Amino acid sequence: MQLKRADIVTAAIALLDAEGLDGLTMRKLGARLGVQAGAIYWHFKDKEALLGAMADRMIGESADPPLAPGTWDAQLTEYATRARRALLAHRDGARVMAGTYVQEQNTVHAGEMGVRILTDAGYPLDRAGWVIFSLMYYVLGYTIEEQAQAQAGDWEDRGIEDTALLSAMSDVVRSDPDERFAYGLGLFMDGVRLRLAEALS
Amino acid sequence: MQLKRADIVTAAIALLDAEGLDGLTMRKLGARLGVQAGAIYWHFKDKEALLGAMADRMIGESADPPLAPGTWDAQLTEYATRARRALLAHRDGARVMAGTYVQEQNTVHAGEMGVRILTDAGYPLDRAGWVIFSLMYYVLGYTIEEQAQAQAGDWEDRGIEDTALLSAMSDVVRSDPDERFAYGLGLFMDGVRLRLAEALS
DNA sequence: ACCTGAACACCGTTCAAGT
DNA sequence: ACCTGAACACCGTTCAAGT
Repeated sequence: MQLKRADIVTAAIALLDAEGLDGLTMRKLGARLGVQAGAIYWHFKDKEALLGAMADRMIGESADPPLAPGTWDAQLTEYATRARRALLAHRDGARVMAGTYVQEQNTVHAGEMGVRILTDAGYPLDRAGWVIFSLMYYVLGYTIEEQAQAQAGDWEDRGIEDTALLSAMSDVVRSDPDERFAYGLGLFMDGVRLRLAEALS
Repeated sequence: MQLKRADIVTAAIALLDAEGLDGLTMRKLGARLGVQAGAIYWHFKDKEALLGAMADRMIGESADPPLAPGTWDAQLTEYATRARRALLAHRDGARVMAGTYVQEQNTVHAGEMGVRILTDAGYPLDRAGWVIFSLMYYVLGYTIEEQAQAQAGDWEDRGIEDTALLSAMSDVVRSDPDERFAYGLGLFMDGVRLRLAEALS
């Protein structure tokens, strides 16, 4: 059977899950596909292009089922939550996404979908994109750290003077991830709500 | 003269600026310092530890002068803006920060400083850390993309159906970076403002 | 058109040995 | 304590040659 782009991406994500981003090498990927590493270069310009396709696949996996009808803020919350889940679904998923400037189908469509949630609610078209991008930055940053924490140590014992402030900082990463994600998302949503009310008045 | 950790970090950042993150290798760094690559491993456990120290140095560079007195929201805006500037100041600065789970002095102190801005204004201590982390995720995500855009192509000509939504997406990355950064930051600040008012009432 | 084999030009990291 | 020299075990990428 001949190698297809889609199969390479599937195998690459499986390899990512098994060995992490540092273990994702073209040689190991070739071995999984039963070809030489060089063969992959006939299908992808370079490793970065492959990583871009992997990121786009991950985003695509979170696209269906279509968002349930509802208020714009319920939809946007679900939208952001799905993006987080999509990145958490694969080892180092957030780092893969952050490391590549993705401009592929699923990613673009996901962006358009977000913009539509807002414009349907009456948000100005020329600012809806700004909101969606900002939201994605939050989601990306959050999940990068969430996945990094697994293999990181604690915040204490760093020879830094212990204060109420420091313990407030170290408590952050020990809090419930879902709850904390929702909290930051809520800050954001409040801002969107205010601007929407302004635009509609 | 003997090698000091601080000198290694300084040289590493200079090399980063000159060649980018992909060009930052232990051998080239050694050459800049006039030592073998292996010598660096006496001072840093591995490359990741060095990258962490580099990230911490960058954060440190944005710490002074102390924030001017003023309202909490003016201070927090300045705080976030400085963080962005700190990452933009060095090539691939945001990617360096994102790639390492930094828990060093300057970074911790910067975090504490952010928390203090909020708690001084009356924000609950156990939520101030959540706010500051969320803010940093936004800043990090924003600057990662900002620095990635330099070497990326356009959003058009990808064989995707051209719609008003798509052009809204592609307009985003063409907008004024400072203005768009401030806009997303503003969404966030509104949420903080609302919760602060709640806490004070 | 699609892949192999083999090479090129590198990497990060380790470690005996030197000073 | 701090660094050299040299090796180990890899990398991403290219490209003539095969089918």
